[in-house]
Amino acid sequence: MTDTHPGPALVAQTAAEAEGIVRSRGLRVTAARRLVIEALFAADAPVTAEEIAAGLDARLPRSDVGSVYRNLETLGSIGLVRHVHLGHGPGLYALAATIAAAYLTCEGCGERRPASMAELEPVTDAIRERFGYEAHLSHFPISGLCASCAREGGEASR
Amino acid sequence: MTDTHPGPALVAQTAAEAEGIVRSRGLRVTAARRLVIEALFAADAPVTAEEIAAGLDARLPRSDVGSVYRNLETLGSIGLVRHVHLGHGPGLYALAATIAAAYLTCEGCGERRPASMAELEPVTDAIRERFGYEAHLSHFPISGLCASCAREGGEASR
DNA sequence: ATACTTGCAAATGATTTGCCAGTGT
DNA sequence: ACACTGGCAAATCATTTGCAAGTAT
Repeated sequence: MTDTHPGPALVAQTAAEAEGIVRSRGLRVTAARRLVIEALFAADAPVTAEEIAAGLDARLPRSDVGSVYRNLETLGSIGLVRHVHLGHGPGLYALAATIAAAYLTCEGCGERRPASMAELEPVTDAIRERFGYEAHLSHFPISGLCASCAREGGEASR
Repeated sequence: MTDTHPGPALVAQTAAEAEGIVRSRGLRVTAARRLVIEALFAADAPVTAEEIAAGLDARLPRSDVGSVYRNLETLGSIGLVRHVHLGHGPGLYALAATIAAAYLTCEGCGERRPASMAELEPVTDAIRERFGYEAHLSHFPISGLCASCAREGGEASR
């Protein structure tokens, strides 16, 4: 699982930098692994393992999802990658350096709004005060209704 | 899916009451269905479909998980049951009347702490103010570290 | 040369679905 | 009677794993 890993999240800014980190851990930079890393750098939002695998086929004919999962897991174990579960579908993967601190998902329109740690402060503060929990809102979504869908819902139920 | 359903959650307080609601919807009260309902009333926390099925075997020899899933889905469609995903494992089901408004799960000790809507108010208020979202924290957990695990973690990383 | 990796296939876990016999109402 | 349900098996979806061949270092 790419879940929790030791050490802090790594902030690689380029694929080359990420590859250096991979090598520095004694891991190898193979064609398949490089392409997974590049796919993650190319994505501007979390993606599924299947999506990454689909993109690979063009440049690496014999690749398979199993290896993609294995690579995501490996990259996760060294803190380069994280994954989230934003709904009932498959898990979504992204670089630890670019993934949001949390995602708000709208049950109405499906909007997926990333939130920074700074923006979340009032929320995590409220949770800390009320429950004594140090909340990590990064793995599961903050689900609900966005402003406009909440408005519609309010009208509809009147 | 037992996800979202029309109408408000139903607040059946007894199995007999729940059965009445089932009948009032034109649905039938069969042995298998009754046992699922009773299992949910007997549980004091959300349970998996497998757990319910396992409990059934004693009183209904030929039951199977498939039917349990179908019943949970049916009962969910009329607002009697809801389910949550509190981690990477299977979904957990409970009566809409007794399920918590949210669950805080500790990544350290695994504690699963239910929270009422009233307790959550400062949290949902903060989310509304900051993001304009009407948060429904009931389907996914508020994951993090409970007070004591946060303390330990803090010491360890010093 | 050696250990890490891959492709491929089969296994697993969770949940869904097709079918037809069975049974509440 | 008639439509809703149940049991059973097979299908699906996401993810993991065993294994032998391939390859980065």
